[in-house]
Amino acid sequence: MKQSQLFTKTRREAPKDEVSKNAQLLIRAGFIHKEMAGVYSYLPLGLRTMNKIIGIIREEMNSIDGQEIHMTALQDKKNWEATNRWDDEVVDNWFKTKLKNGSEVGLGFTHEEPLTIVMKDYIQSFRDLPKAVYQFQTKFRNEERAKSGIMRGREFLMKDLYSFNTDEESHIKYYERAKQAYIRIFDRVGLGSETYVTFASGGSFSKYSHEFQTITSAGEDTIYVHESKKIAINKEVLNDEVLKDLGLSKSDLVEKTSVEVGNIFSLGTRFSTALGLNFTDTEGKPRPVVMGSYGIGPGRVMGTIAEIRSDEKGLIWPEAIAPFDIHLIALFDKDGAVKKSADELYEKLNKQGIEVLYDDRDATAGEKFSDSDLIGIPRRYVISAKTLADNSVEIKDRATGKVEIVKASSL
RNA sequence: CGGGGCGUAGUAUAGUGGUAGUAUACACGUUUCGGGUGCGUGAGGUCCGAGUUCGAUUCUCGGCGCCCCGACCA
Repeated sequence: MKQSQLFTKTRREAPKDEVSKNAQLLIRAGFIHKEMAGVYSYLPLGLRTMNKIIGIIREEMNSIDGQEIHMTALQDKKNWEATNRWDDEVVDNWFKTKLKNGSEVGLGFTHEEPLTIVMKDYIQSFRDLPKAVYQFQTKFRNEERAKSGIMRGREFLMKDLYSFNTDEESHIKYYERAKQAYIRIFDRVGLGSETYVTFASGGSFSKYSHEFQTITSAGEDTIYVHESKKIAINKEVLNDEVLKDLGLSKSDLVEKTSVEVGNIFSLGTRFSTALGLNFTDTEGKPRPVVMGSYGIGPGRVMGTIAEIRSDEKGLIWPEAIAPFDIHLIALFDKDGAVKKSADELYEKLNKQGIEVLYDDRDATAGEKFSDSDLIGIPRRYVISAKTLADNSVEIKDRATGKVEIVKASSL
């Protein structure tokens, strides 16, 4: 991609009404656009990063036998009345609207109910189980107060996977596989070292659920971390019994502020019973399906990375999710030799399948460098009259600032 | 949902009851060419409505919107 053609450009200052670091940086760098409070559009750079995060999640969900679908945002109220989640007194962040014929519909804030209804058409026997189904879906939550940039929006993308098993035992096995997949996801997107499997409230069907909490001051949760075991306990459930369960002592725990980037939850038979998702077991008797739900917000992941992988100059993307692999910067000279050489290198890298953002703009060196720092592509290749003199390319690592000079012919 | 603050060009900011200023971004010219180069020219603005007033961007009220603190967050 030639930067001269790129839709979006950087700006020096963030809008004054944007306080969170993630939104400030992402807006300045041209990744996102704010539509209204808590509602953001993703522009080319932001969408590239988002799609890479989605790609990683998709691979890991497929690796645990997840099958991708795509459901609807519009929701039939009767499905939610069956589980007592339609009433505004019970769920206070619905977006509801009406069809022309007057019937009420909602914009989904999660998808347990509609998916359970779908599954009823395809699960009748123990032979039809287990199943795991997931989607990337826009969720709508009418938050009282949107804040923290893209980390807590009113409309946001969510990967939600739901598992369907015959019994508790097979469910637990699957749940554990999902947990391991989640750990791999956060490792791969570059949040592994700050992300803790966190014990949290389990609801009526299991003692605990697990949250994936990433340490950052931008978060809203408080957790107690056990560094060496790499686990944590959400403040909401911290008590003597929990400590005993986990074999931990309060003195080994450190209080941290964190953001919930993912969570996995055993649902038991709450939804299958309420909505009638039963199967016939080996003895010919009907039994409710045992379910679990597993969520990750790709946008929240992106916002979290923007928060903790950035410095005063801008963003610093981990390689796996950077919008481009290489930022090629040409510092043009008068006779056009640098441009010719940079054009050639750009073509060469493209042919190798490397994703390159090529700054071919007629701009000063300082401007290009500043923009490059702000956008945060991991590696910067610089070509100038200076490097041309000895047929080299200067390579600078965005994260470490380390510079090396390599022969152009070796690339 | 309780409390507080704020709406002036694309962005960031001054200022005023009487022709709205600066920076940046933008266009043109020129200059410069390894860390947002300098100069010149140009275009671009008072959230909406009502009230007070000879006159409102300024004061009052309402609306809309944004932000912060708290509560909430399945």
